[in-house]
Amino acid sequence: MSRWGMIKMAHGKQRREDSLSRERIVEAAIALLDSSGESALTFKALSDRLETGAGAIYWHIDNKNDLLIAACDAVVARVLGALPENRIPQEAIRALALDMFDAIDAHPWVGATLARSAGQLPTVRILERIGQQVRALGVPDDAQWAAVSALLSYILGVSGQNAANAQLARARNLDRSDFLGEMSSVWSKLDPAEYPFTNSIAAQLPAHDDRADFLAGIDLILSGISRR
Amino acid sequence: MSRWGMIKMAHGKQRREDSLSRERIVEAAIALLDSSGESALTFKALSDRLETGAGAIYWHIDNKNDLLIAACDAVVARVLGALPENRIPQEAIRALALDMFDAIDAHPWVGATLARSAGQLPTVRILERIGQQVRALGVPDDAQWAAVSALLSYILGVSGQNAANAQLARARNLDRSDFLGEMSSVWSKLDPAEYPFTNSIAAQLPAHDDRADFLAGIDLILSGISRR
DNA sequence: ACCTGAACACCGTTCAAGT
DNA sequence: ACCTGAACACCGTTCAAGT
Repeated sequence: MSRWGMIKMAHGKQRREDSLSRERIVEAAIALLDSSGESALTFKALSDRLETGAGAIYWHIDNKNDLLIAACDAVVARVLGALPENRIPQEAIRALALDMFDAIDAHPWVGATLARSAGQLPTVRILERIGQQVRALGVPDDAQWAAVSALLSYILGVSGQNAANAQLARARNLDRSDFLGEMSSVWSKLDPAEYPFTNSIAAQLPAHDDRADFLAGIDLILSGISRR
Repeated sequence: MSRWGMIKMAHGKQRREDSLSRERIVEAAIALLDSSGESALTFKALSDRLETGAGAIYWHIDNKNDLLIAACDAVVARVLGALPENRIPQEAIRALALDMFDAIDAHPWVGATLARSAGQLPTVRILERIGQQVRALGVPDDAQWAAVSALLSYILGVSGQNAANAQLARARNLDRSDFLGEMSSVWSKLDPAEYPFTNSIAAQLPAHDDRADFLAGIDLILSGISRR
């Protein structure tokens, strides 16, 4: 590996294109996370892919958590950047929420990371966007924080749960519907005296539409906001 | 795997008082997590505390994740068990939410674990309780799931964020108010052109009441539910 | 400034061997 | 049935040494 590196370094141009940078590291991390899940992000796998030593990565990032948040932030920034402007606020919030939902569906590790990165850049990006729309909605100053943080917490809560589901399903090599089928069967076998509600909705679980339910929750909160 | 064998011994002899059991392991794990945080739960620390070998623990639990969920479940079961019955449904939901909030404030690792344990026993316990109250509220069958999952996701979302905050604060050896002060100062230094909302609420951050905000979010959702 | 890669200080998990 | 503890296969992070 060191020989390869030295040869490349001898050719100035190629070396330049291949040289490490925070960006290249983050992109490699995203590729690893997307293709093989959260457990696949190790410094060994990362340095192999980047054809460098493990220690080199530490010149550009502080530690693994820093890298995970940077990767998460890159995805969130892309999603928010692609969002159209100039809508009526309610629609803008719904569109933002749905795009985040879809992004987390495509990158479960983003959901897991968001769910534990309070106050960090990726969550602040979302907070800001929601905040601007809540203002546009005409919510008075002293009620804005409650409205914004309710929406944000709800989105992050769903993110975390979906990420957990996706991870469990991956660990058992099941697709989404098989996994929900298993969960439904476990729920339906719980003691009906203790778990009457869970029992009664177990059957709906495999057929239900996560995305529609998520949006229904957003609408519930929006409806509560506009009611005041 | 002796999930069941641990209570009854074949020869009916009383088990030594200090012998291992799933319960004792879970209690030791809770003590470790509470006193020193999530990173303190290792098989070495656990076996030291239980005065046994690391491998012995595996006779009673499947793996570390199993243990973490069992510990989380023990706390959740205790909180829900202590909840008074016979209230009007809205109050019951608020009380449940607040008690969970307080429990997570006291045990941040519970929040972190809940935020990534979709469909597992601890989240199902909460789901069931909320579900019973949503039914009592008179929400029609086809709207129950949306209402329940919105409340649950919101609670778990706040849990995860609070746990993340508590963990970050612990890692930097800061108390809650110093930590929020730091976060506020970071937020207020963000580019005002890009982060106008975040900028404007940064000042409120250190003084705001997490618990009251949390409850305001619950009320927003309850209000949306009762509006339909 | 940037990179190397061996070394360090851990981890969770397994398993042959004991009681 | 239950426990021991050494061994295994990893990890993230550091750092003296190189370019």
